[in-house]
Amino acid sequence: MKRTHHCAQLTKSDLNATVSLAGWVDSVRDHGGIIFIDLRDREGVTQVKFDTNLRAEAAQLKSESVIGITGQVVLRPDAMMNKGIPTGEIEIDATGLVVHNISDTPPFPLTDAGGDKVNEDLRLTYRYLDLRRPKMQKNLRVRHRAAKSVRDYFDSQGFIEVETPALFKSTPEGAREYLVPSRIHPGEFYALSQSPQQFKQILMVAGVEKYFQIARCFRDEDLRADRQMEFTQIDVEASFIDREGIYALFEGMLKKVWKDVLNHDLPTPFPRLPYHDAMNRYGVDKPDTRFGLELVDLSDTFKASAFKVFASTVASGGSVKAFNAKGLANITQGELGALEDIAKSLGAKGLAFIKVEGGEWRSPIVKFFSDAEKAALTSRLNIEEGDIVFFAAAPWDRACAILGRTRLEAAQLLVKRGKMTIRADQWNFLWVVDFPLMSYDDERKSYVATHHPFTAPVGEDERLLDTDPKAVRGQHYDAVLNGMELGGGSIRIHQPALQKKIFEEVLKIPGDVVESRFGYMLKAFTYGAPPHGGMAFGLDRMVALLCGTTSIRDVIAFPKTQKAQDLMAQSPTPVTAKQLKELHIQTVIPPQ
RNA sequence: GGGGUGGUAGCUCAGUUGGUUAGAGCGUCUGCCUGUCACGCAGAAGGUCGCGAGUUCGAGUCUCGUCCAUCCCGCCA
Repeated sequence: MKRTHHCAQLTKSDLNATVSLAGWVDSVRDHGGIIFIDLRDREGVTQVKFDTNLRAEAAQLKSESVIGITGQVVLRPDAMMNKGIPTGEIEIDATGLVVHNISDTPPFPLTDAGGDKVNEDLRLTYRYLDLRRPKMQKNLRVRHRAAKSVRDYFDSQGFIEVETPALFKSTPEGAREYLVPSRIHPGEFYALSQSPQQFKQILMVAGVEKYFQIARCFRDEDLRADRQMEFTQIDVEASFIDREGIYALFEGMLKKVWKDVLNHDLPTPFPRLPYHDAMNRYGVDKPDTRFGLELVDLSDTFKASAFKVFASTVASGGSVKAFNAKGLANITQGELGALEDIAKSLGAKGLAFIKVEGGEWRSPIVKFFSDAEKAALTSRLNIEEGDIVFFAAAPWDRACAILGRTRLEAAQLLVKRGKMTIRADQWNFLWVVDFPLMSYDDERKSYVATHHPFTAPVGEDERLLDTDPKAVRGQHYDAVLNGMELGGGSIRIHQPALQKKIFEEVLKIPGDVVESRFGYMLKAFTYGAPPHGGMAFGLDRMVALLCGTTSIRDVIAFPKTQKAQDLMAQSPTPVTAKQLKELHIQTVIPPQ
């Protein structure tokens, strides 16, 4: 019985045709003398009617059983048309039934609404059932279409896809890696590639000029809603390109993807925001600009304040910052406590605030403020009835971080109260630029690369490398959408001397270590490395946002849990002694 | 490594101040039903209250520990 149509296809125009359909039993409605079965395949649902000798057999079918049917397309009685689905005007009068498989009762409802409520661990244990849900089927297709759109785009721009090894060598400077023991070389290891970074730069030396790859990458760091141990990035590198060229290239890609997948016209170019401004105004380097609640710097206002906490912070070089969570004065004690806990976890001593209720400023600290200070606050923060203003006084970067998080939490509280809407389909792309090339790591007592050590300094800042490394801006850029970092990249260093200097003199990596880790790269650069730059762009995160979710697990067919386990296949597992012996591995299990 | 939330029937949840036989909706099973599309009606089965210990005359409820899931911090060059 060969399938002639899919289950979202047949309409009035097919009346009287004899057809065959195949799929899963979505529901059985048994009326005794007549049985209706909704037959579902990946395209949709068609109603099948059994009122003949097949009735008894159809009555045995259970939900999710797999069947094939043959029958005639007939019109439903007038009053029985279902306008809700494309096939709602017709039904199939079944004359043949093949039962391919009777299904056990599924452990959870396979509807969109029902399945969304189910504990995710159960969905992951039965991922093959979860993926049957229309919503998950749609997510898989969005991912496919987005990936195809990306490939078509880079192809049209003259880029070629080159595969690079997943088994690379260990580069412990970066993220923690997955190590793979070598059987042939006892005691030696490969590492799963965290990113094709070094290979793609080598490809530039190799004269490829325009490379891209939809590449699987692996990082052994703790998982999050937007981080999996293996993930997919759109990896791009081009020669003879500058930052403007990269911006235009990726704006073009995103424009095409949004058009192909959502039929939405993205406006370009995207706004650009220097890193320092992003921190100062939003308290993060990946601001969600769909709402305001911007941070204001009040260090000047309070530098001579009678309120010692603020004045002394400014005196010691720190900042006093604040933002107005407009309309949130009715925050509950519990919510306020939660905000304070978050602030404290980021190093705040507390979370000072001013509430305006009944025309009064209610606050534990307002008694310390002069009239001039109050007036400055009112005008700079536009304080009105019903508002609550949160303060942070700390070193600049910490004050930014504290209020940056508080701002996001306050926004959620305002959304919960219906006082603010944050639309999942509003697309606030932006480029965050002018990152510092390096930051000082107190633990390691040395500078570390903010992005990675291959990032080129901004030309005019290069002279500061020896005198004031942290003032040097990198030719680095992040693509941010709605508070999520979608990708990052840079123009790279292509002169071996500068690269060696960054490694050894600025980052203080010993020469022999540089030689063993990066020697091949420095050597390659001596044979005519073109100027080049690129970007690594998270496919999972992009697809998640296209699907209206922020969890990449929703757009990865078989994701791991936060404890890095596959609940369906049940990995990881112990291995046999023989396997370990072959790999020259001994395990030491810590006592429980 | 740290903090928050959750774990009660197959699923989603309720369970009061610690007190009789732990409930509801959906699903499942049985029966009836020829126009449903979340079919309907009648009935039934289904519980290691995550696990372990403690307090108590008595624990789903209180305490401690632990496991799992999830969100966040650290971490993610």
